[in-house]
Amino acid sequence: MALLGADVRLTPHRREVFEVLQGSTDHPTATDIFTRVKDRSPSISLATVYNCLEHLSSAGLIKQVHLERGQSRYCANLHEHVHFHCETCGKVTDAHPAAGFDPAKFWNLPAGTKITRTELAIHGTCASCATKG
Amino acid sequence: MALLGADVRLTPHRREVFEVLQGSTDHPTATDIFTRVKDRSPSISLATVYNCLEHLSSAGLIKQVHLERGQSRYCANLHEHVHFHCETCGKVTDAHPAAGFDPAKFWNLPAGTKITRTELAIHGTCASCATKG
DNA sequence: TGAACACTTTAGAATCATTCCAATTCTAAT
DNA sequence: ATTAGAATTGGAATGATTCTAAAGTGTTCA
Repeated sequence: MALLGADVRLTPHRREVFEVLQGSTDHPTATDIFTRVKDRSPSISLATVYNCLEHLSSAGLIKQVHLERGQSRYCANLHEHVHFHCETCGKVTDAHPAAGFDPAKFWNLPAGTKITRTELAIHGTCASCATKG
Repeated sequence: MALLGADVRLTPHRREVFEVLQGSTDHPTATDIFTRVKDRSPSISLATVYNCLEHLSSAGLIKQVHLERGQSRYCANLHEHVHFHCETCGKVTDAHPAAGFDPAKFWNLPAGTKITRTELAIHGTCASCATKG
């Protein structure tokens, strides 16, 4: 399977990791994914999960997300989107653009800079936590 | 010293950590800061540097930045800005807005969501690395 | 078919960043 | 000066991730 120039041989483990991530909307961490994949393939090791995530993300099939100190999270949503992180309950949700929009245009980057990707993280309180508080 | 609602007693160590960070434009990590502060105060410990950074950032005097897996970086630039991260040389530079811009307006967040801060990271190749490559 | 080779997977060890802890020192206000 | 609360320390502990060496799984093609 090829995408964005890089190849990944889609071994059973890699496929499972990918499928588990595609079936998750909560931006799981590597250990979350490990736990979920283990239900189907009890023999898989955490090292393999890391390895699979590494290969899948360098092939562009998934994305790594870094929102806070601690564990990386992963995301199989390849559409243009940003991440909303609730500082109260910790949940991370995707938000999609209201209109086609290139954030890079709004910032003065030095001439000659090449952009490969942008990551926008919005931190705050989600509607549900805001109501309770 | 008070700002944004929180207080910090500005002890000598905290002041030094803050000054070192203010004098740095390279978004140093905690150990980078530890090394630099050690030149002036050889007895300071890494735990104290972490402690100072924690207090300074919860008081709103500095910001933590999470761009990639691994160490957190810190930044004393409180003006509205985004971070450009060169994937080739690893340098992180600030970019300031071309025009007043509220990223939150462009994304469909659920009604009732409260935003406390946004962090935009732009990854790519800096002009200097792009020329060499 | 099967020898050779490359890639994948594994468990556990190692590393690295960060946090915790208990003891000590400092500061500010009685 | 005394005392309480906060700051600082070094080292231990934790947690996430990466490394390593060995074993497994194909795949190629003579």
